[in-house]
Amino acid sequence: MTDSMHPAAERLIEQMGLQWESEGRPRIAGRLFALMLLEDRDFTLGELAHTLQASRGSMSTNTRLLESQGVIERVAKSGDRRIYYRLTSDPYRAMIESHLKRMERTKDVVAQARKELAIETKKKHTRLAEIERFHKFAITTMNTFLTEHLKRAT
Amino acid sequence: MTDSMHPAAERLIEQMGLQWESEGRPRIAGRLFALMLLEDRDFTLGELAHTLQASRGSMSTNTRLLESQGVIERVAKSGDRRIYYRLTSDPYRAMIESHLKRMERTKDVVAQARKELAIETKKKHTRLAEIERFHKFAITTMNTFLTEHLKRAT
DNA sequence: TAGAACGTTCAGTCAAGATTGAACGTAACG
DNA sequence: CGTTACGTTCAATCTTGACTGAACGTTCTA
Repeated sequence: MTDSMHPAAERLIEQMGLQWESEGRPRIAGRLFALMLLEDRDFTLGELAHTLQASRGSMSTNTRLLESQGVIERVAKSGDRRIYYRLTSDPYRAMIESHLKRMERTKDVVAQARKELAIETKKKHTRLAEIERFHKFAITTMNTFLTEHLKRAT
Repeated sequence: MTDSMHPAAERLIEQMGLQWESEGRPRIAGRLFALMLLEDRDFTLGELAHTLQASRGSMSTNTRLLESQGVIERVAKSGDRRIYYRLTSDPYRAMIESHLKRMERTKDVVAQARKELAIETKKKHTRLAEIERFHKFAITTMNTFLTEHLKRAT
């Protein structure tokens, strides 16, 4: 960002950061994501830190976060000790999948409660069954979405 | 919670709170949601505060939040100054919709950048077009999901 | 009109977690 | 070895936003 960068690019990066933040994810991770989306190439950690004006420590943490979600990956290059980072071939898929996981977790919480409340009033039981049904349907839909998305990507 | 409540119900409420928190939403809002899901009836603000062991101030804030998202609604009863709160008929729909809004916002941010970067390298432009396409597809899918969900609900 | 019960607001407090930066361990290279 | 460039870790700091509780305005009742 210190170096000349198109104002629109900078804006995208900052806005993406804010967007991620508003969704409860680290701001820097969002900026990282936007940067790598724009510049479709490999970055070293130091380069990322310099470009985004943030500490190497933070870069280390956030690249690890994005890597653990399958959004970016590390690349080694022979004759170069540095680690390179780049977007995976389908970062969106990774993001949807982590969403799926959270939804499944919620579904499980509800399912557990429903099982334990089986002896309670029929009403409560039905209520919980409805939520479960909703979650199951949502999860199925997201899976279908992923499949379709993959088809389109080719 | 002070009063006798099934342990499984308490657990559901607390876990839902944690789940919401991990998704960047207020914990109390999640607990509120779970409580109203379990007890399918109308609550006054004081009752909610007492049951969840939280301040009335917090209840006021969080009921407003949930109301703004269409998850709960206020009900007036003649001969009773108090305001009652209850889940809307389809709280899930509301939650998906607020998700949709955020996604649309992200899409717009990208679209804006793409427009302004039109003169830049073809590569960047294409990259951004891809993300936009992904978002549009996701938004469409979610809309379809909502429609299907409504059908099933009847 | 006074008093009580209610919901809202807001200044203050607190906690979570993001970010920094220095210290550290490691690998490459002379 | 000694030095340099790198990524990681972790204690300290900073920021954000949730939450509280007291003060307030309003409505109802007597």
